[in-house]
Amino acid sequence: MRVSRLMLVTLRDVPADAEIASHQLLLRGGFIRRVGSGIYAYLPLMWRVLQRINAIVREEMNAVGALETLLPQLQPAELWQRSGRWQGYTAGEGIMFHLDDRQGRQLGLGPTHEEVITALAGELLRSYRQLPVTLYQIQSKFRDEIRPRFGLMRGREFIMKDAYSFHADASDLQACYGAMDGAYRRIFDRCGLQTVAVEADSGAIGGAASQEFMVTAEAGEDLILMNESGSYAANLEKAVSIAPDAIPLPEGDSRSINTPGQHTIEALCSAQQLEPSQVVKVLALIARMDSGSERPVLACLRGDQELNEVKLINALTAALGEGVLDLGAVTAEQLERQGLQPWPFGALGPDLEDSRLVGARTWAPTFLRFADPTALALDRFVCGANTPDQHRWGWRWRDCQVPPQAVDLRNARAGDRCQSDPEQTLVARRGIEVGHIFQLGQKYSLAMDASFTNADGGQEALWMGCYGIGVSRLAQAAVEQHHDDAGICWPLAIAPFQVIVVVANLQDATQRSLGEDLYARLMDQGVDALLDDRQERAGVKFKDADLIGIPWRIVVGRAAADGQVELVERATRQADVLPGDAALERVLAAIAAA
RNA sequence: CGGGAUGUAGCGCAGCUUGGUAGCGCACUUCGUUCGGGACGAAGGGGCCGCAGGUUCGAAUCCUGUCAUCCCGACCA
Repeated sequence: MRVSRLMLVTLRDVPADAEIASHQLLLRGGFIRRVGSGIYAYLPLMWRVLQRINAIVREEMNAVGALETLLPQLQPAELWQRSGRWQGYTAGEGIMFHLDDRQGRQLGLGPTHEEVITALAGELLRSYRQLPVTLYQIQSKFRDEIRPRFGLMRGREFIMKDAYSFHADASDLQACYGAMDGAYRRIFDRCGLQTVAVEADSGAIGGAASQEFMVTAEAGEDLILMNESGSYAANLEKAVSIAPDAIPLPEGDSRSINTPGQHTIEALCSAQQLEPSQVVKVLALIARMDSGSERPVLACLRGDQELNEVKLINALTAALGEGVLDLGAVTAEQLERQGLQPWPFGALGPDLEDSRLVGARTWAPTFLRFADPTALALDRFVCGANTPDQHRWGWRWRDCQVPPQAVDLRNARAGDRCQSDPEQTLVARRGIEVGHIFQLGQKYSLAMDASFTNADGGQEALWMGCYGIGVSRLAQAAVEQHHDDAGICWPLAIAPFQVIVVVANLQDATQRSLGEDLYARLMDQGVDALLDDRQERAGVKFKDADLIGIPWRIVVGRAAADGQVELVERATRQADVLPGDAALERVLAAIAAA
């Protein structure tokens, strides 16, 4: 390809609406253009990158026996109603774009494809003899994100590879999950990405085990915790740890203490000369469940620890057998709306009485009470007295009339000891989630009534797994991980072109013909090569070549008179002057070795 | 949705306080000189000042509304 024909439009200035390096560089290099919030056009250079990633994904998916398909993006609401997700995905905070057709039928634009694929599998897979089957597709997904961000990192339309596997039993599902884990590691490795596989919350998608693949980068939206050896890594949502030891409360009789205006742990501790770990804090929350019921929740934590909302949501789901739509702190305004008297926020105790809820308009009349084990492990502690500006010093759990249920509710933190290997401490890293694999089990097949005849002749719901890769996000994550102050340094495997031949001075016939010759020979060898044949000064071409990140550059300049060229490796900036033939050989060898 | 910010040429910005009909750099076109790290000179082209109302003799500028985009939180590949 000749650069003069490439519609290459690079920008010198950084676009004002791009925050992170990868987003800026993709815009400046002429890879993408914003069309709307979270909506991007992939320009020819970008499309080449995406196609290369897709090719690697296809090879690895095919290698584990997955079959490529293409499912509709326009999906009837009826399918989503069958799985029970239509409401949650379209109402309120729901992320599914949806519309009515001319007949008034409701349709959704696919944010994911469990419904479609499970319905199909239910029709097509009739016998255990057909199993296992894995299907995958690469296509655009649509999600009405609450906040699109950072270019391709969180778009409302983005390219995803999604795969779904169907099995006759749980152990076969586990085997497939393991194979996908391997395939994913190979995919990211081949794309030149450094990733960490982390334990993840299975969240709204549901199911048993789940693992995320994170590209480690400062710009990442996720926080992950891992130990130094890498034997443990988890998303903050899921991470567990051994909390630091609490500092015991000094000897003394239990008593009430006046704590005027001391509504926060910090204020309380500094005024009363306490350590946060000597205090039990009680958070009052209200959970709105899938069924519409509103459940008041009391969550007790040691004063130095933070609530992990995902863990609490999971505890609620387990306790009530339904999903949580929304979870938030109880506010004074909400109490007023419920027709309740004010609560002594800042001085709540674990034994806050259910009578506080009597007469509530829409809330359930009793608290769901949970406490983190680190709080329950305290022998004597300080907590609110359920009276404004009053706390209790030296209180014990046995004093609590309504004991809470023990559930892990706290965020693990950097510096905590690792639970699986207490010798090691956890460190925090930021990550970009580029892949996620789930063992769904029978959640969707039961809901969608997708069953097969098992070896015993009985009907059984299909066992399912699902496996996603954010292809367009992965491409940008690669830039985030591979760039310098001059521009992008694409890993060879996913670079839009592998080599660029820069003719320094097009007026010079010798340079021009040597450049053309090298370019033609590269093309003959099947190398994706660019020839910068623009009537520009050499400096402009060098800047652009650096910016768009072509891994190898062959500069045909003054030394062309002696048949010499300069070979530059983009990532390392290492440059060598050598004869054209030798440069060609080196590049071909490097490409072959990769 | 809550909080913050910004909308002026393809990109980056100034002008707004104190109203008088729009400017700078880059990019683009033409000519000349230059030609290995975003050249120089000369001459050009390009703007419903986000949109709609209002105030005023007169609005990019003041007022009201509205829309869009970006950043911080809940969502996720």
